[in-house]
Amino acid sequence: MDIANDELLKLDNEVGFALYACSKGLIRKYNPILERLGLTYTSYLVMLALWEQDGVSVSELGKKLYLDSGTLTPLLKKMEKQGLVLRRRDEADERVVLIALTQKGRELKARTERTVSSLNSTLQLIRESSLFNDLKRLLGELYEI
Amino acid sequence: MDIANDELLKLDNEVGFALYACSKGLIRKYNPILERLGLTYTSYLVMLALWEQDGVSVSELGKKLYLDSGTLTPLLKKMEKQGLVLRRRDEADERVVLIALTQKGRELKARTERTVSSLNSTLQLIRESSLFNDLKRLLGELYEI
DNA sequence: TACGATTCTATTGTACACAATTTTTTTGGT
DNA sequence: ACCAAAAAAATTGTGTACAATAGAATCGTA
Repeated sequence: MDIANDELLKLDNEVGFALYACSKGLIRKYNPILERLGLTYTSYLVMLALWEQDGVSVSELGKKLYLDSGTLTPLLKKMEKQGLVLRRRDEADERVVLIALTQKGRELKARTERTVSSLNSTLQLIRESSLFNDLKRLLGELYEI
Repeated sequence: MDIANDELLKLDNEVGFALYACSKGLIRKYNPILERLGLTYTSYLVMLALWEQDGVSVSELGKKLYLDSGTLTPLLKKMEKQGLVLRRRDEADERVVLIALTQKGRELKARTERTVSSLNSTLQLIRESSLFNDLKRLLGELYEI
C-alpha cells in the first residue's frame, strides 16, 4: 500500500506544505485587519495570551506561543513602546522578566473582539472536517478569492 | 449556539494559531535534516516544484508555492550560486526569468528522497483524521518529544 | 502606430523565527 | 558558605515573508 517512490516528493502530497501555506494565507488575511488595532499577527497572539493570563514571564509566554526569547524579547520591547505592556524584573528572581498589560492593553480587548469577529466566523467552519482535504480547500479559498 | 463573546478570543479556539504553530513545528523538524542536503525548507519546496516541472518562470513558481518575487528572487539567486538552478531571461519575452534545474539539481532528487523518507512516514499518518483536534495532537507531538 | 495599461521581476522596508551563544542570576550538592 | 550546573533573558547571525514601489518590456486600442 506504499506510495510509489516517485510520488513521495510531490508537492501535492506534502502535508507540511499544506500547513505552511494555510498558515501563511491566514496570517495574510489577519494582518491588514489587525493593522487597524496597531497589532501584527504575532503581537495579536501575545495579547491573546495576556488577556487570558496577565503578569507572566517571558518563558511562560514562549511556552504558550511556541516562541523563543529571540523572537519575544524584541517584540515585547516594541509592544512596551506602544504602551500595551509593561516589562519588569521579578523581584523574587532577578532572572525573570514579568509581562503585564497596561490599561491601554486591557482596553484593546473589546475593540479587538469586534474587529476580528468577521474572520472568526469564517474560521468557525474549520473546526470540524477531515484534515488534509480541508486544508487544501481552505488553501484555495484563502488565495483564490 | 454562539460561543460567548469572551470565549471568542481564547488562544485554544484559534484555528489560525494551531495552523501557525503546526507549520512552524514541522519546518523546525525539516530544517536540520534538509541541512544535510544544503537545503532550507523553502529551497526544498522550490526543488519539489522544479522536480515536478522544470523550466518555469518565477511567477509560475510563485503561484505554485504561494510566494512572491520578494521572497523568490533572492532565494533563487542563492540557489543559483549553489549550482542547483539556472536563471535566464526568456528570449521570447524579456520580462520573464526562466528557472531550470542543473545536473546537480536533478541529481539531488534521489538523495532527498532517501533523506526525507523518515519524516514522510511520520506525516503519512496525518492524511486522514479530523482537522482541529488532530492539529492540536500534532502540535503536542512536534514540541513535546 | 503611439501610448496608457498591464505584466513580470527586482528592490526596499518592516517584521518575524530560531539556532547558537552570552550574560546574569539562582540552585543544589559538598 | 563555595562553586559548578542550570535557568532565564538578551544578543547575534541567518533566512525567510510580504506589502509597496520601481523599472523594463509587452499588450491593447483608439
